[in-house]
Amino acid sequence: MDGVGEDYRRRAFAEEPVELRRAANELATTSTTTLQGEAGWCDRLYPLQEPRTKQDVSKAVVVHLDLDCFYAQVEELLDPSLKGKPVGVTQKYLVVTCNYEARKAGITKLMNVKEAMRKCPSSLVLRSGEDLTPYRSYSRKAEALLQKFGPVERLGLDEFFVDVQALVDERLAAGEVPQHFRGHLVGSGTSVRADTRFRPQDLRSGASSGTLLDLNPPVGAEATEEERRLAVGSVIAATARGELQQLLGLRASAGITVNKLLSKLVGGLHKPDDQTTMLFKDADLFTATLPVRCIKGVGALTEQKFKSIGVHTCLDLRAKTVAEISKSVTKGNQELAKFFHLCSWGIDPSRVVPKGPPKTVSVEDSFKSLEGYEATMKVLKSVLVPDLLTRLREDCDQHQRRPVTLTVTYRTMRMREKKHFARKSLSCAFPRAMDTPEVSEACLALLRKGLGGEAVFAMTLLNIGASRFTDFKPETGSRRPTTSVATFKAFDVRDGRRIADGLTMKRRNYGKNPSLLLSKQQTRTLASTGEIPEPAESRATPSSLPSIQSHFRSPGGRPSQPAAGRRSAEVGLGIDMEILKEMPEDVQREYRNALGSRKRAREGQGGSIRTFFAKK
DNA sequence: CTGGGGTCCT
DNA sequence: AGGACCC
Repeated sequence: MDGVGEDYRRRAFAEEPVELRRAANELATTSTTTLQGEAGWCDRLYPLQEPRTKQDVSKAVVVHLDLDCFYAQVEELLDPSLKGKPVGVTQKYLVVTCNYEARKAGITKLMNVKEAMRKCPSSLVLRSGEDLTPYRSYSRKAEALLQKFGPVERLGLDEFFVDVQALVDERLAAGEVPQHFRGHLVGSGTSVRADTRFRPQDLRSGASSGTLLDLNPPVGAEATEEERRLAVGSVIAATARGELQQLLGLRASAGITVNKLLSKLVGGLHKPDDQTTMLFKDADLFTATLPVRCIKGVGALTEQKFKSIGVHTCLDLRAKTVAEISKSVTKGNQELAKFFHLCSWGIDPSRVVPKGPPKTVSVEDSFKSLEGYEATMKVLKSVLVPDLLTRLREDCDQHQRRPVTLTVTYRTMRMREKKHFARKSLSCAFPRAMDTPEVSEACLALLRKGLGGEAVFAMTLLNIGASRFTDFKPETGSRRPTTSVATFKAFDVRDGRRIADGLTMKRRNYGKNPSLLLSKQQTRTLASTGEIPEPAESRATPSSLPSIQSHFRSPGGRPSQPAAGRRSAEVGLGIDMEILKEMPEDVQREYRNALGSRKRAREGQGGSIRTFFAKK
């Protein structure tokens, strides 16, 4: 059993190196390269002169799935009238993602709202994506759907690795070898370029040399085992993408290779709504010209360190020894150095590891300026704490656990001046009574401690999180665990109204919640026939799509609304209007403006957000 | 005018 | 508790 908190790299090297070590020994004996000193086995494994073109662990077949411009797709599902229009999803001043119509106009991910509106002055429709609830919901459904193809590892809300090796073995044993690869196959000798404008990990298929990528190439009679395995993998990926589309209305791109690194990289070659396969023999040339930034775990800082020793591309990296990398780049972490070194040949020994339930649950909001304890407390009480408790209630229903630790993280204007990303965090025991007053008070106590005597301050960011979960013990005597009483107080609903002091709420059985899992009908049909049970249109409309919120009615009986409606009606994101009235003028204005612009945006007057920004 | 989340390591 | 990294 894999320890959840264990580092995948360490695990990979600790548990899976048998084949690699055998390969290392084999190569070490045949290599013409002189072995030097105490260099690790990795140094001998892939000498620059003799890059390996086969991987002994290549029985693996890994599919990487990436939901195309995910937030924008979900917005289109919530509001089908958006289809065909350029759509941008905003968080504060940023367009965090946009659909492909918007990209045609030159809008990119993480572009400033102002700039986006300049690029696309008339037709751009903006939607607020600050509330991640609908995205979480779709993401979980996608993950649930993918489970049947093999173990799934999620990366963020929109990316999944699926280990389909067992399924491939099954189909090969049954003699099911397709006549063609589905989608594209990276041709021999193809090199690619990284998208250096934004994320070097994002590759484009503007092949600068070598053969172009083939579409649906045949699987010959004399195909190698790897070709047959990956051909089956490409069929599985196509099926998975088809089901995401048909059952959830989500388009995805996929990469199919022998490991996570390569699958993710080739998956970006044909986007959106398409897939790419690559044989390991082509990984050598494929990775050679890529910037080291393409390797997972190499961020801005590590990239700079690599540059300082003259390493820009994977080819440069191959020429270094693990000892050098360990000394100059990874602060003596040899395992990590080895990992980077292997990756420079397209070899990634890490496995697909399902991550299990989240280890932290947190909510945050950022502000231009939130001054003083009073305003801070009101935001906590009316927005952040109720939101966190709502999330924790769902979490408890799904995982029968409660948090042990409460953490408050914040940033003030003063910290921002020094270092933009600087944050301060403090934790304490999570209050036993999981209600808004208790948790808010605990947050405030932490803030006072963190701020010391500082009486005048301006928050620019507030985050509260729950972590270190422990098994939740239902009250004894309850014969039906699914209706046992939770420690959540009933007045902790999003609108912050105190309904019934001390009254407790019944837990719901999330195992039957269709917003989190495929319906039984869907699962049955999928499992038995592999047929598509229902067209996406009948299922993915806002009215027929149950949101998580619809299962948490307010105890006062106010019916919850579909996601789209909820998000406009309760904006201010659950702010109680009476509490809002007590807030400082500028804070009131900020929330009212946000409320107004979102409401108008939901009503189809997307341009209204302009007035919000124009005023500021 | 740089989101709102997450993971893991030190 | 903070930092680097991921989306």
